[in-house]
Amino acid sequence: MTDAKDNGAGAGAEEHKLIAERRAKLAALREHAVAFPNDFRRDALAGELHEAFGERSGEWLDANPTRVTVGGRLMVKRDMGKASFGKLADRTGLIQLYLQHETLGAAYEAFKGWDIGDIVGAGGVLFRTRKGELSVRADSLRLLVKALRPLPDKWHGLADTETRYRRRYVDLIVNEASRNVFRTRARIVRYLRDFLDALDFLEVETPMMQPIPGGAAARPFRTHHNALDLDMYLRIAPELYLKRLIVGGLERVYEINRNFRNEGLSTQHNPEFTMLELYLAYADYRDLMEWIEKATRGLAGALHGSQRISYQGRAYDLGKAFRRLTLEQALIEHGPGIDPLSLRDPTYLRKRCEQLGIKVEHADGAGKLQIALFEKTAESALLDPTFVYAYPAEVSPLSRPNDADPFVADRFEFFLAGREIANGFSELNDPEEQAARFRAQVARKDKGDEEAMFYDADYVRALEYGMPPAAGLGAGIDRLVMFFTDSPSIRDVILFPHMRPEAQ
RNA sequence: GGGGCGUUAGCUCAGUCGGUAGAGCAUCGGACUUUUAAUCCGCUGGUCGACGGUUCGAUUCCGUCACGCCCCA
Repeated sequence: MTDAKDNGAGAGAEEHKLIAERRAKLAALREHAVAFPNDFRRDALAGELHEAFGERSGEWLDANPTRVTVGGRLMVKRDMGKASFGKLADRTGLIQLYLQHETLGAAYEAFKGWDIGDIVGAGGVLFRTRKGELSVRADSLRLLVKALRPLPDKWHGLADTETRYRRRYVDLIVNEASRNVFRTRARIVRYLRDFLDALDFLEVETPMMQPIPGGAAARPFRTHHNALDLDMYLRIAPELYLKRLIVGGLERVYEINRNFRNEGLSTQHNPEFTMLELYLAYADYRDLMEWIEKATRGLAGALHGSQRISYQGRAYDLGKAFRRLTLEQALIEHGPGIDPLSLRDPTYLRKRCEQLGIKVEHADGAGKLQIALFEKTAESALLDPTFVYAYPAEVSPLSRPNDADPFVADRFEFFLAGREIANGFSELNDPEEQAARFRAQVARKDKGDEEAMFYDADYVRALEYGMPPAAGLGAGIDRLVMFFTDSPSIRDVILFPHMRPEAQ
């Protein structure tokens, strides 16, 4: 963004004409009034008025005079000489004002100089216009805030994605669709909290700053605590803390909060993102799959009143049973020509990865190679809701190994619209096995794997006190919101997505 | 990190096979007392993302950079 595009008052820069005009109006206002008053109060909201009086006829409104005081941002302004229409936007919607010189006098003449974007308060009686719109016939009028910057085009709104993300406040002012995305986001989070609270889960908060980042394979952000002179990390997952709480006997806990991963940005990745993590004792990964299926359907019903959802032009029916298949089945299904009998042969898998142009490390075992293949060939094809289970134990250092087949862990991931939405597993609660797995992770880290885990001695110590058999789940809230709001990019569902700073 | 695309008025967008640019809305001035993207008349408004190169001349062609979007890693 250049100064020209910024249309603003850079230090010493010539101010844009549109802003200069408005600033002059503000200066004039300051000379005879408090320019930014805060003694105005509303007694009605636009949405409430339409709700309460939307069905009333003009005759009824005239026979039952209802006086209201409304306030909001002026979004529409139509002057016709001695009368004007304006529309105020508050958090519930728009309400029209009818303003006449005859009733308002000098205040009306002042109004003609106000601008779209200004914040206005008005009082008057409800009536219905000739064309039938519920309106307030204003008998009092105040300018509450003079807006110095003009709003985008009233018809086309603000379309430029960069500006929408960088100046979310403008996006929210002019784009109702954007406001609705964030309302839906709040409803989704509320639904999940209610769902879990009803199951006697306890909502908790665990450290976002951690001396040992754990619970996931990812590169962390570093920071420093001055008083303790301690290097710390922004958490990549709350998992190890939440499981300490399972050790502590809380038995059912969840946390909805931010994780931070020092990785690239994309339509599906923001460096900080919101996860729901939950853990419950005396349950296994299959219970979690049930939970996800139920919660996903419940969300669809609560948000859309239907199990049929359209996402980016494709129809999804969440009412049908979610598909379940093993990771190896998925590899076979989406890997034409793959040899089903060699799926655990590292040499074979490595060759196949190389054929597909997947970069692999010499240290990678069959499990890691399977995952690489899966992500390349299968993941994006898993459109309808699908559970892929029996993940390789090699890539699941916190999961319980399967009793019958120790090559795999009792772990699954949930896919929807070709994206990983959730990851869950039966928890590894054998402290000696966990210690060994941490040691293996440290060995990988020493060989340069920046995503390998640290050894967390206190977590092992916690397990040594005994953690009940348990299952745990992490679900990406942002991606869930993308799906239910038909948003193509994660940036559309995060109020302030991270971007490079604007150029000077 | 690689590839593709984009960046023109406050906003949404045209356009220039190289001769310093237009529209709609907004702004500004005028008319208009029930509008619905109000209407009508008139006028403003641009370092065509930045820097460099080629050229008599670059917003246009070439290169570098910045920011964004998409795809890939």
